[in-house]
Amino acid sequence: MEIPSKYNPADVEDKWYQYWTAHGLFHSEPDGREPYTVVIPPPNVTGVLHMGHMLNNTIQDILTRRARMLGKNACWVPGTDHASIATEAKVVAKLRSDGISKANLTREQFLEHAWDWTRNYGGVILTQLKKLGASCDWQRTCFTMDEARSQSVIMVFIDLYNKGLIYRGKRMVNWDPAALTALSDEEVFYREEQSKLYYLRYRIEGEEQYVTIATTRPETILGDTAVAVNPNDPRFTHLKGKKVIVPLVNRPVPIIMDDYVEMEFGTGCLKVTPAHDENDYEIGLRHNLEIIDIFNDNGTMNADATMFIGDDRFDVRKKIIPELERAGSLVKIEDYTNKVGYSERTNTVIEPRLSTQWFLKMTELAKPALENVMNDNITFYPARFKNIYRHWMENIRDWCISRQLWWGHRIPVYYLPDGRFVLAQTREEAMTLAREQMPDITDAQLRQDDDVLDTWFSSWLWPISVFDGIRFPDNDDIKYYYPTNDLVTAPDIIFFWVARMIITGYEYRHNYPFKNVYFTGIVRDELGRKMSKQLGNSPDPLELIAKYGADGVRVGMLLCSPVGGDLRYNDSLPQQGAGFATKIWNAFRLVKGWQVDATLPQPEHSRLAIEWFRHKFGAILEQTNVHFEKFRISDALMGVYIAVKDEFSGWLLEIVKPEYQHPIDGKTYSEVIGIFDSLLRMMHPFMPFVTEEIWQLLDERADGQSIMTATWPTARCCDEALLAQFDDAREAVSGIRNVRTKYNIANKDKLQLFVLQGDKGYAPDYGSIICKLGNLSALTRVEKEIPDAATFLVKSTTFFVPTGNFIDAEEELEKLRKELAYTQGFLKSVMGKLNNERFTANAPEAVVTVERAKKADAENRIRSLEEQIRALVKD
RNA sequence: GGGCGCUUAGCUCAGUCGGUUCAGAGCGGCUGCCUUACAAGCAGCGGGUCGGCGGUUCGAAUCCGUCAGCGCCCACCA
Repeated sequence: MEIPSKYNPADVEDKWYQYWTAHGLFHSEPDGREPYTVVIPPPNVTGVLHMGHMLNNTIQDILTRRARMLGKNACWVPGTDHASIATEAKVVAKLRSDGISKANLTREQFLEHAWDWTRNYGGVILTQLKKLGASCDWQRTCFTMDEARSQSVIMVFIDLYNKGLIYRGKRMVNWDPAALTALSDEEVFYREEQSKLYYLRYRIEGEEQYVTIATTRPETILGDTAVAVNPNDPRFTHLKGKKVIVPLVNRPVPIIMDDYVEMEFGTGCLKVTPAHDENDYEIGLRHNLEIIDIFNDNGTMNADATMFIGDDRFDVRKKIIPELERAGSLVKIEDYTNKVGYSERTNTVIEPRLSTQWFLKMTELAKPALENVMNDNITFYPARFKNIYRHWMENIRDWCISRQLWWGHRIPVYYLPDGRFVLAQTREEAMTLAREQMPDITDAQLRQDDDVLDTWFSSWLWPISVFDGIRFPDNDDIKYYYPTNDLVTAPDIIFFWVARMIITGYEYRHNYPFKNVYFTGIVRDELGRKMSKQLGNSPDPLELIAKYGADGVRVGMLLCSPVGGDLRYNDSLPQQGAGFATKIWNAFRLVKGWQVDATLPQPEHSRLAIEWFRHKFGAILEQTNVHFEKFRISDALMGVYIAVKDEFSGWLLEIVKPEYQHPIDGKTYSEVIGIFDSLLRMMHPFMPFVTEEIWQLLDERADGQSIMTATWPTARCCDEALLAQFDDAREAVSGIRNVRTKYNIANKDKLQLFVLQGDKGYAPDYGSIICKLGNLSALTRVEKEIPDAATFLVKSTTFFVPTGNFIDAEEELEKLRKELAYTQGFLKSVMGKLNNERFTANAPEAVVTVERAKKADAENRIRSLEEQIRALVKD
């Protein structure tokens, strides 16, 4: 078999991905095994893969692949989200670029375009995930707007309505004047801005007195229906019962007293515009104020404004100032910093607006969801997100679930001509129900609600709906796969998605939707900026995969991503990952290149090294398993990285490697192959492709066999003492190498080594290994020190390497004296503790014993150093 | 305004129960090697008063207080 000298990921990755899918290795069906379930956070159907997806899905794949190897029935369900508002915005933009206006289309025509778009671009992202190696069960791919998911959403809406949790009401909502839809509170983000605070005076009716108010939004005075002051404010008690005249429109409005007004802010007088501010609305309700809505839904002024009709709100803000000045109402303008709400989607300023929407009462629903996170029935990694979650859940507000869009699940409410309505799964059903109330109703008279549901109203069902557990609560899939095990997601959707899935989990399955939630960090660029399309600072994941291989990119992403911590990405990371793949490949080439001679006996050093490695591997594997349990995936990877790069390649292979063009004994060979196999299995979840390629070449494999379904290695308990002794041997080897470096002794020149054994620091058993790696001609134990030799120390054992004439006595002497001084100082500090009665009296016995041992060691060392110095000085 | 978190080597980060596995890892840097698997390599070496200051303790990166800087979440001061 010809093994390529270079590993080229592009040559093998697609091949194995096809192999895995062709043999159905990602597919899961319920069986007798323990299930392991992950549902993907469904990316937007029209999205493309970005670095955040790469990180997130790499972690999910690692967890899934490992679970599969642990013998669990692993099922990772993929899918996409219809992303109502985002997709609709994209389709609108696309139509506009084709010269088509949404306003000129019927709902049906528009949806036709949207579905076309979805069919054309939808799922691209799933193809991209395949490049990454994602072992999703593609047969189970779901879409939040496919038939089963849509029906589930409608059923849940009807159910919650019937439970009295969904209601329709006219409320102050966040209005997006660009998308022309209401938004939930979570879809609004606040940005600090430099703006102006305008001081305006209102004349008191029938007097030549004025009150001055302060506002950041002078254009809204056109909708003012009161001026409010604090009832406890002595400055304004005389105004009680009077009216003021709103400037420009000359409308008399009452002066009202309300606790809401802060006496310290501005002038202590507040203009009240109930239609365009949530607090003003509340005040309006308390005082039964008139509500004048002055805006059209796109943010322009309507007829009720009486002025600037048709102008945009921000233009009006500029235009109204000179008008106010002319009217003598402008007192002053101050610079002011405040926070302005923006639509997360369209990036336009949100307009608080009174409108009729559908809401979901959250308080009761949230209770079990809060409790079961706080008591760790659902465990958050890292735990600090519990606090954030708790705060939100404890202050949860009703959820505005209706959107004035077309792309989404249409609200299943059907209105009769008289305003009554029925809820139904289908139009036919609705007709039947409607006839019960109005026997002669015609189909044309029954009108379905025009609005669609918030996207998250479908994704909050995801862990249930992908197994069709809403429609068929007793089906085999949902019973087997639910609850799922781990959810891997970004913290920015903790409220949008995670919290709400937990709510539906308890509401519809009486159990949590997932046991663990792993929050990834945010991928940033080298400057610490969030990667974003606008900044153009995000590399194209597919280009990275093409350049470094999927394995390289996966490893690169993980090497620096602590749980919940942000990661700074740069190209050296996948480079390192790709380098690691190459390292593994080269180790494989070495092993596979050996000639095997079955008649050769196994050398002592090989036998010892393999025994040692088994223990080392066990220790690392155990540690890796612990890391996995704590979701410390980066640490788990680092363990594997060290195991392969340092322990296996750097030490084991160097020891067992036969001399050039010499054959290796059969026993060592087969044992090394076995070890390699274990290492590959341990690496596989991180680097699925290169491990599969090598695993297939390492031994004869039947068609359909895959490392994917091989078993995760098991750790034998390891002998700590043995590992410690081997470390001493390694230190001795390092000591010899140091001597070589220091005295410029070539590697091929054999050296002699003498050992003056102390009570620690030398394991005679490993002499054969020291000989091999140190390239020694002899290793001799002695009873006293060897003159004219370089020395080094491992614990209390001294090693001597005769170096002939290479020694520089002066330099050596200086070094010894330096060490002597250091050790004496150390001894002094130890003695300080031991002579301190409070220490010996209060510290635990074990600690005192340790200090005593330190003292003895230091004294020994000082004696030894003094002798060496004497010997040198004598010369 | 409230809450949470962070600050350890040039960079990214570990550091559990306060004490010999406490000052660590990877990357980078420096030096020397093209030593026959691998220069995507090997060998070796530096590098941090653990953000500042106090306190508790026989003993503090670790516990407490405080100050500074950074980040995140939430919140109706116009």
